[in-house]
Amino acid sequence: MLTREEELRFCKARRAAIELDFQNLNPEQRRAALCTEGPLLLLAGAGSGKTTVLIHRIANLMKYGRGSDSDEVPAWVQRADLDVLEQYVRAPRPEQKQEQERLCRLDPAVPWSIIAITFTNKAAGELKERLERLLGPQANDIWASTFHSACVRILRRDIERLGFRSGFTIYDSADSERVVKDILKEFGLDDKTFPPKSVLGYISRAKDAMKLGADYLRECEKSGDFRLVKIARIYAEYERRLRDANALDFDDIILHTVRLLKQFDDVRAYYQKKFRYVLIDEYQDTNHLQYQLASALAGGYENICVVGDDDQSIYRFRGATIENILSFEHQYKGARVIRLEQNYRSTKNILEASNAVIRNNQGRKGKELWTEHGAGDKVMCYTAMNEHDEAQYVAAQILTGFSGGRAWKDHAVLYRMNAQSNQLEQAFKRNGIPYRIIGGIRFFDRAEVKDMLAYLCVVNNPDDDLRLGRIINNPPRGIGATTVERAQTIAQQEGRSLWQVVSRPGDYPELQKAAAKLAQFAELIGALRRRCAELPLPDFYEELAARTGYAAMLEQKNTIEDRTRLENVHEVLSSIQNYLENTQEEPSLAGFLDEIALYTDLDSHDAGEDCVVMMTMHSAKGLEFPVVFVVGVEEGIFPGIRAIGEAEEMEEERRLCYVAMTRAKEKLYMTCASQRMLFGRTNANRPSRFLGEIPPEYLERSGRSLYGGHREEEQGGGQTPEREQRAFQRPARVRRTYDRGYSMGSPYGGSSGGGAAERSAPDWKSPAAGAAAPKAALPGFRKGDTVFHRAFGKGLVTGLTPMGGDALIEIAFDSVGTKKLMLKSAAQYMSRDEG
DNA sequence: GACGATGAACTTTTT
DNA sequence: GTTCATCGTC
Repeated sequence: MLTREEELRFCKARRAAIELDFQNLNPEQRRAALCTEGPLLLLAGAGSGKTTVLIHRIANLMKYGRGSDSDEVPAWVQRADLDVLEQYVRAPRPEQKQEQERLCRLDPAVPWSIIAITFTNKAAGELKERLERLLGPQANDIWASTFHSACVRILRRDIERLGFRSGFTIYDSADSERVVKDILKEFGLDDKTFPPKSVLGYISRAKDAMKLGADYLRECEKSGDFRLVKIARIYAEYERRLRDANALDFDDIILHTVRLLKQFDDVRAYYQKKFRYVLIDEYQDTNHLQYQLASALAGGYENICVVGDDDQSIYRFRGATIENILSFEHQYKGARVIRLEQNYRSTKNILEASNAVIRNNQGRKGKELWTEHGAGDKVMCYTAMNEHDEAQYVAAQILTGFSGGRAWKDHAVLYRMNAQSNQLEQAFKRNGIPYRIIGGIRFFDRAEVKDMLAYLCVVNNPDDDLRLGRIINNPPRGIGATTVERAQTIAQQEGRSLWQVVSRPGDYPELQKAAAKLAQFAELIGALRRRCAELPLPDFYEELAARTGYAAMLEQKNTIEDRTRLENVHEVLSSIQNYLENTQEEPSLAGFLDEIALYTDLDSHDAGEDCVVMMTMHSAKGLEFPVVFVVGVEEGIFPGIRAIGEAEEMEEERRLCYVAMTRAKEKLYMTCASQRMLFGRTNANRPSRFLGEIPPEYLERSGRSLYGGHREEEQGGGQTPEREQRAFQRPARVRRTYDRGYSMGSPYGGSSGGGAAERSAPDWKSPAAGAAAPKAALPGFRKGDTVFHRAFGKGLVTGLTPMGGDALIEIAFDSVGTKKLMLKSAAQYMSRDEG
């Protein structure tokens, strides 16, 4: 028996001994890895090594359990053990390692009691791989996966309780959109008044608030907004159709998992008992539903560790709420918070420039990254004449880098939207630079691939009306649109799935004409389903491609495009093989389809390939490159037009800017063009305000702007430091002035009297700086007014932002949704609606 | 049922 | 500017 004092000594020595295992971590990282019990918030800045921490934390859990974070001493510990351990801490000897581990272990966690959730498959894959490298094959039993795949796994087990069958299908966004379009058609609604995407947005938000169709309808009826009621009806019908098709969309996957956990005590108890440790990565990107999921899973032991960076929250648009991270300490009383602020990625100049930009945001947890790295090169800021010049500049810099000894893959080009990639692509082609675009059209989105997958989906789940409709006459087999429509109507009336009708055409006189063809088709699917059960997946796929006549159809046509298509059809086979090689579960068609459904293009990025990588800034999160180009850094593009005048959106754009900048390890270029053609329109955009937020001492400007010419180069270095000092030390003030400053048309927020800034970025579009109209002078409309617009009808003014002598008025119209209009031009069509 | 022509939309970002 | 979708015709 140890005395109390000896017990404390033992715990101290135990912790110290465990710490010796994690000498490669810095003190904060180590603290995080050793903090195993209770809620933990890990604020991990960009490049601070959070994945490393996550991995070591898991390693610690599995090796020592609670050992590093407990004052409990096992009953079997003797005085002699204490001596051994204390001696080990003073002077560790390798031959004592085993004994030390035995003494330090306290309830080591079994792999399957740990769940680590990330957002992308890529992140999950990387986590798994690094865990396996550190822990060996037992790492395979750790649940390291995305939210969606973890949920699918849970649902496959128990979804029957919610009235779905376990072989459910996953609908991607394109599928969802198709369903909504079909519903609009059936309801006789116009898809301009009810844009499917926007309707899906409402549905998604309703789901995020855990409202099912019926709940939402009731709520909308109460609101009296007839447009919302219609949307709610669409939602209800959407829900019904997916249920009939035994299908789940992306949101459903999470929603139903949460419902399952909430409604069924035994299910919840099972997982709460199973998952002793819950880790959530990128917590700043979780939405309300995911938050619910996390708390439900962690509800047993409350050993929840969330990792995130409020400054890198860039998915607000899809419901992510930064609140989750900001209020974590509030939710879990006694939560510990650890900040990782040392950056191991970037040079000082890059880091300071990024810090300066993000400092302009409010509502932050507050965090300043620092680095031991040297200053490095300044951030290069190039003003191009146009997008063509911009692309050429990027290409030229990459060529220089390449001849200077850098690999192609050391370079990444980041843009705000995919549409910007075109010019760059051409410039790369011209200059013989190998490149790869991440994002855009996915392999699995190609029509022929979707067709083949649709066949597989139907084999897996014939009630999948959507996919059945896609392939029933593809390749053509004489089942025309009229027949399909008739069958759909019958299905609707009888409350059956399309398949149930089509597979028994004899029962319905309306289908008589096509009965033979339908029967033949049904027999084909039936036969395929039987074969699927008999054959290994790859063999089955080949048989499917042959028996459906799909491959033959392409072979016959034999144009160049069709050859590529045929190749793609065959390429699906490699995906199947790839799945078979990598899956840890019993391989199955359903499993393969799950994986495809949750696959993104980002996952296909092969870091080994020596190519320049091009992608959106969003896709770049979590990645790093020695040289990064951020292109199109212009007002209206980045920040995007939708963010201008919207404080919250603007902060999100700024976070995106921060994410983009912090991808760079050694060299960061930011480019803008004084003129740019985008979507067939030429615009003169001012340089982004974000550029103005970078103190000049970190910048090196160059360019051949049509307007600024050479002056810019002088400006960069020649500016007096006072302004920067102010901007530096008093972020609050900077913020206030930039909001106002911007609306006055000053591109570089901050002192409107700072002449240098004004000169360096000419104000092409707006009236002279300082000409902002005072609010009172705005003609006649106020927030809250009901207005009548000649074209859009009745609406409610929901926002009014003064902007360079004019104002941006935001109106929620009853029939066409919310629109933003420039007041001066809109006013002539509008009147106040007094009735 | 296939093909061509014209028109319209679409430009965030992703599981 | 591009691509998709729809319509009309053969």
